Amino acid sequence: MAKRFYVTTPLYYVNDLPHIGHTYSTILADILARYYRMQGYETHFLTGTDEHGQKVQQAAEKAGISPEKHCDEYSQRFRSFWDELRLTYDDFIRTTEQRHVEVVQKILMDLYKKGDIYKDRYEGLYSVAEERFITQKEYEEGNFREVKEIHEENYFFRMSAYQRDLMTYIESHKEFIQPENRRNEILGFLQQPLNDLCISRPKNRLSWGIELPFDPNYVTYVWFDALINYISAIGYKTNETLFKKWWPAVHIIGKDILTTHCVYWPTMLMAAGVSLPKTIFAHGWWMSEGQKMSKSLGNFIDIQTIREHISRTGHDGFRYFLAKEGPLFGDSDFSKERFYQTYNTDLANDFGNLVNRILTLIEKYFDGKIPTPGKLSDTEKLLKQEGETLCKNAFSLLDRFELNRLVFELLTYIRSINRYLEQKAPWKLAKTNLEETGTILYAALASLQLAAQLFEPVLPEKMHQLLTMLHGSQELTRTLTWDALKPGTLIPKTKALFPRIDLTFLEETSNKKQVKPQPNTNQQNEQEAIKYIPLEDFKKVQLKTARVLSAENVEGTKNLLKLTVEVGPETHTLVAGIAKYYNPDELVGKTIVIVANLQPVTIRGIQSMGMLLAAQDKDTLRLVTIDGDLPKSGVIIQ
RNA sequence: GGCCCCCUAGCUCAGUUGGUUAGAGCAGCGGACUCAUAAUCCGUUUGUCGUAGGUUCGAGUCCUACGGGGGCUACCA
Repeated sequence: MAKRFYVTTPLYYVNDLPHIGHTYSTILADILARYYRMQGYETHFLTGTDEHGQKVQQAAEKAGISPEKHCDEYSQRFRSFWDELRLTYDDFIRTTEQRHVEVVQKILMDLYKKGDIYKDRYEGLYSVAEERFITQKEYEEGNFREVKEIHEENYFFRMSAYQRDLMTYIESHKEFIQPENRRNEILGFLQQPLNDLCISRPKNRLSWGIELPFDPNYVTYVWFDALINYISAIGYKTNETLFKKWWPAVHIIGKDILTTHCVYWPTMLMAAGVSLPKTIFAHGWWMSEGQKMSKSLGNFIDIQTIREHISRTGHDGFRYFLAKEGPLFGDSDFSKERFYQTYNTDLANDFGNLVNRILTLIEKYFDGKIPTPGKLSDTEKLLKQEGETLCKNAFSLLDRFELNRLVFELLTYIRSINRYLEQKAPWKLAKTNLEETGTILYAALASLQLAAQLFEPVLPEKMHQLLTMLHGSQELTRTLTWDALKPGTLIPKTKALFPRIDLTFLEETSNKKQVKPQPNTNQQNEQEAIKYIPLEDFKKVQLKTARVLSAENVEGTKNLLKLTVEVGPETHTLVAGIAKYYNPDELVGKTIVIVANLQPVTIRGIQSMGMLLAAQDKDTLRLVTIDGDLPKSGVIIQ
């Protein structure tokens, strides 16, 4: 069977500004692709942009241009940045391309005919200000204005029908969702019954999308658009040979889009009768200077910041740090200090200096020509063996996505070579025994070139440069063997491979920063601020008395009661999680205290128009009532 | 509320199915060396392995409770 590797990045939303998160996913895919190519795999590396939706439509309108033009421009920002970073993607797909639209529509039609897509009434929270539906959670976070419930007809994908099969699949395929903690998360998520997925929007609200092939009044909404790129790009339904060649994929994603990729996408594929991806690997996030990245904190790592780092360390220096410290299994921190320090210690001191010292010795004692090795002693054999073991282990580490471990092992090998030189001290030996000196330098150089080959996917530019040098600028053949170098080859003299960086500029910038409050003290300030709130904040909360008119259990729940309360002239419905502590009957007639101006929420399909106050301590809960009687309800509490 | 993960040297982390004196890298300190990008090499840290119990001949490694941090999820409002 042919060895093939198909790797994808997420499709980046055109309206986003590319930052270190996008860059990490893409560089990670690039490194993997390069390693697999090196192993002789035929490799296909896909990335691209997701271009439909409300935000794009709005942004284009605002700019007074067509959405097409807007997308062209913004998509290019991603593409040209990947080119600037010299990433080796094989294909860049845009969801507005005909090749994609065609496939999306075919799949929609297939599933519609099959009965997996049906029309139903949709109820949801809609933010008029944002012009989009929001989730319950987003609503609770309270960042959206003019929220109202909307009822409209929409199309749904029968996702629930595939829940059981998906669970079985995940349980029997350990490599399907990685790392394991993400897999557990999804299995946990699937413990709850799955809802069907709303996949359409009426055109009168959203026109910038792919039209449903069976109803021209609607377009499809994110899932059936963006996710399908992974198969539309390789010819699903249009070029079956190509599709069979590449599918199934390894999807590299960030943890923020875990559910869509591990639940929505696989069920969609199941419905379409397509085998599931080989692996979905969800990496973590980059923190910045110990904090979550945010524009207001000023620690956001955007394109400009990345360029600035690269201008000092080169592309490879940047890639090295991402590979070594990247958030594969958890989150990682990108601190400037650590970044430059790692560059200096690992690349400049250990690696770059090693190259330099070997080449200087060869130049000095062998006129710059690779010496011919004599008989290898045990020390050389050991060094050789260490390199060969590394070759063997490298790829199995990659199969488990342990890139940072691999980088560490490679660096360990570089250190071994340094230690070897120290032990043998060829600069001393050269005065008495030139032949053995030659053997030593050859051994050091042989080990170095092997390490360079294994490092090449992470450090493509510098390693190419180094290997070319070691081959006397002849055409490179990478054999991944220890004794790949030809004795007698003249090595051209060059500048330092990884020049050491003077770190004084870091002190300057950090001194400036200390003037501003540090993030930590910021947090403390916030905490102190919470201890006391201004009166005006409290006045925003409208507390009122309310008389319970009726109460009943919410069907199918253990903890919820639906209360109808009289608040002055009005009657409100509330849902409260107090069924464990109160029977419905004992509540009727009681006067309680409610927060009357809380944003309504829908719980179990019932709209709750307020929150009642209660005191809870462990297993006891008592309602807040008032002392004595008031003639009426709905009294404002001051 | 439920579920999951984490808490090991100043920092970042390894520690396989429980087994002799708990490790690596970085930083710090001391030394060696001079081929080298003030580099490299060697040596160096008396760590209550979050806390308290328990199982065991024996626990960082298993169990329970608690504390702290993170994540997912819900019928918290």
